Amino acid sequence: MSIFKQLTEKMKKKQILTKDFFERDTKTVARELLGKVLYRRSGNQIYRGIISETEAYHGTEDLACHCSKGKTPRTEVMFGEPGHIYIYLIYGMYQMLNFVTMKEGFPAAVLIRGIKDAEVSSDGIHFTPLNAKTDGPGKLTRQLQIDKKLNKKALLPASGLWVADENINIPAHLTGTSARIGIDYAGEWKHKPWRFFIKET
DNA sequence: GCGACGATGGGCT
DNA sequence: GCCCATCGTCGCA
Repeated sequence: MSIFKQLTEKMKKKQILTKDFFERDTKTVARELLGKVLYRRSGNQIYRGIISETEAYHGTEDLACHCSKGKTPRTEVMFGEPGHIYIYLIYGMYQMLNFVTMKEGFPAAVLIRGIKDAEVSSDGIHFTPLNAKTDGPGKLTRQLQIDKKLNKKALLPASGLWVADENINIPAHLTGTSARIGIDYAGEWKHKPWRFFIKET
């Protein structure tokens, strides 16, 4: 079976996450993304990794969220449709990957901070193994060749980036929360436990 | 093992 | 002109 037929089957079985998954509270989406499978197709390569660390950025009141500055050319995608991709450049060299959440008009997104290598699945698709560390937001985008060309696109196989639910259940006792990283400027918002991660075992 | 720091460019004041 | 949702390297223990 061709990879395109397989992906169509996955869409039918709702294994590929679409708008309704992302059109919910940002913290809920961030927590439930743990264990979901991130796919990246670049040329004839397909990368696959289990999402292991996320952060929620929610609304204009959240001083850590870029959208607290209002609607600008950079942030307008966060005001748009859930399930779309928000990518921006930080420190002049790192691309950060986010998924837009909440219904259209409410600005929010989940930052993907880490993915883990997954075993090659038995369904016949050839996956390019992750051969470098992907345990940081800048490292994973560099490894998966994710850049601003994907900004504002939908999370779909046709875009080259999508997320699948492969029934990998991460029990609550294997997850943790903490304050978000690198936002000391955000006043009281820096303390919100809006970072979610799978604990190392 | 760990803290300090420089690289590097777009967005916003 | 200043501020970053980071990372690799360096110096010192």
